[in-house]
Amino acid sequence: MKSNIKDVAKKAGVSISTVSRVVNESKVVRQETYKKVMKVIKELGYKPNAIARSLKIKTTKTIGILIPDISIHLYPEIVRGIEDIANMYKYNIFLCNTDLDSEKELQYYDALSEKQVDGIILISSIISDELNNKIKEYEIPTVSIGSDYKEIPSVTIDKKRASKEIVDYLIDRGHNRIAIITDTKAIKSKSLEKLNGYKEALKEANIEYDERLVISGGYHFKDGYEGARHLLRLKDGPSAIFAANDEMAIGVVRAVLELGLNIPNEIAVVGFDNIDMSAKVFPSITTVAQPLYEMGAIGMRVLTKIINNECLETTKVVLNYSLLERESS
Amino acid sequence: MKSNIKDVAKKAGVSISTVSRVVNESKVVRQETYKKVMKVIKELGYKPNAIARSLKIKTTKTIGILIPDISIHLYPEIVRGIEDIANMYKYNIFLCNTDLDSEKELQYYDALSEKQVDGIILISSIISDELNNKIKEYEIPTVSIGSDYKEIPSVTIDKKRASKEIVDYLIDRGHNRIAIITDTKAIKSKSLEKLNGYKEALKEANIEYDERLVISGGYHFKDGYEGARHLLRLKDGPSAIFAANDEMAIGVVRAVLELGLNIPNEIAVVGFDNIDMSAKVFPSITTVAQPLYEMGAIGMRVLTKIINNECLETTKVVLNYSLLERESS
DNA sequence: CTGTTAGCGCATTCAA
DNA sequence: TTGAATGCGCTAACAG
Repeated sequence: MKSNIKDVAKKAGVSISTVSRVVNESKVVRQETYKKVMKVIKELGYKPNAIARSLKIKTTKTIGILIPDISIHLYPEIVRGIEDIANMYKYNIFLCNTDLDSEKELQYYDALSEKQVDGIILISSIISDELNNKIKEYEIPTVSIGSDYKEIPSVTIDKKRASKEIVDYLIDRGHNRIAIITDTKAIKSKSLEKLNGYKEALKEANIEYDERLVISGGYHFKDGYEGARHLLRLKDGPSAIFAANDEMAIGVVRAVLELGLNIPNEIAVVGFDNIDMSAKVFPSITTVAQPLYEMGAIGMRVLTKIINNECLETTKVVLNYSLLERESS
Repeated sequence: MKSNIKDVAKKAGVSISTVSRVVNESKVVRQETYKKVMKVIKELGYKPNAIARSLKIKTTKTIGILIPDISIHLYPEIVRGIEDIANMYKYNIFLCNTDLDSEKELQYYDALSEKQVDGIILISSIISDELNNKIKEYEIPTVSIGSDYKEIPSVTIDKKRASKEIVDYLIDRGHNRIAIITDTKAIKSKSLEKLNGYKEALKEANIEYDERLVISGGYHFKDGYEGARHLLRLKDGPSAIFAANDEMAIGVVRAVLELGLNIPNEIAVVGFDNIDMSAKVFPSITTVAQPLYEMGAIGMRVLTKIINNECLETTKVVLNYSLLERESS
């Protein structure tokens, strides 16, 4: 049977406060008593009840993380970064998949709040106004990773600049028919930033913006695959294709190879994100590396600081990305 | 400020028991009082404190999951399956990465126990004797996914049979120099099962077992890549390579393509697991599909049954796999 | 250095 | 149908 602090106290012939002191490594306990109590703890296999403890001290050493879908590449690495730091600080993490459904986001936010988490990390969340209100109202320390919204602390990269840079790179390599596959209908999403970076690069290079080279897809492999097939059927099609993420880029590669074209000689392909597979496939994908693990780790660090009321230099961390030139371009 | 049950009671002019009854949808409350209390709850934005509740009712609606590393392909899908079912039953999940380090496994198991989780799911755990003892001692409902150990309830697939089948398939296609890349040093791990399936298939087909065609790697891309490079340098090398997982298979593919060989004509490649990328890369990988999502979902279902003391037909669920023939063979 | 006591916020038994 | 009282297991004054 599970024993509690009382059982230990009785068996050790001390009060429960002494047991509590021993468990919490209070320095005031006499060596002798400490040992005596410890012995009983071992014998009984006593484990303190964290729930009871939390109720008393009003902190749970638990944080929640809201993520669109853990089975989408890119997120697991961020989560791993979070978890490593969380573990270091003795936090456990609740994982919640929202499928980018605001209803679910709100629901989970409530559930986490009821479970008294010490903090919450939002990953690539849409952050509806309603959610933002909750965040303010509940006063649970919250940080957003990968997307930015009003005064919520965040860690991101400058996607627009990164996109411009990778398009610049293609232009430098002599391409002037450059297609982009991204989600142009996104409202306040990152994909719009990518499209803007693309446009800016063309403008600066005096390349005419051609709507036929802009494919509005989703985010998945098949969007890249189908987008590329469409582009490759065009009369004066592109010589380079920029897919807004690596999974789509891999779809593009497949489409190109199926048509028997050579990469990068006939068609260059670049992606975004640097998911692990982008280095492993053949040809490997030139891409913008987001420091995924670091984004998670830093996000968690920021969160601990907020939780502990430490002051931070900035609540808006913008990390560096890097351009990885590989076989596909 | 966060309000509690007392605040609500006072403002509504009722006792805390009545508020509690309202919150827990007890049928005995008069309509009128119910509405009155509800109104105050809304006004105050009252959210019940799940920690206090848990302390009282001794269940937390929380489960823990121990996983080697969420950033390894294959695991996120299992986790997603777990989470969907967990969510359905109103459970939240603690995610813990163990890196297959038994020390960490034990640590996390303790932490989860202290946090009073209602159940624990082990994914591809080694399950040391020590851990097994803890599992027995703590009496926390526990199920293992992807690996099997003594009397612990589990959901798995028959890896040995699956391996035999995929090797049979290669033999049927006329291959008789078949290499395998797997972790032969594994003690009680799944890789040994795979090796055994491989051996059995050869034996049945009267193909001599050639140690030079057995590469002991780890589990990662580079193990597949390097293993294949080694194999392809052999005088009488293989005409087909069986990699014990898809990530390694993708490494094999890269090595083969780099050497300018044709897949599947000169070298056939098969993998194991059916991670999503195995269908997306070019050429796509022939593989054994483990029903990852289902394994998670079913594992969670089994767990809820154990938690609720419902009887289950069997504590050892063995799921079907399927052979997916694709471009690499 | 140690023990007594008072809650933390809630569910629940027992009376009313 | 409702309320008063008790205790879940623990921490933290406070007193000794």
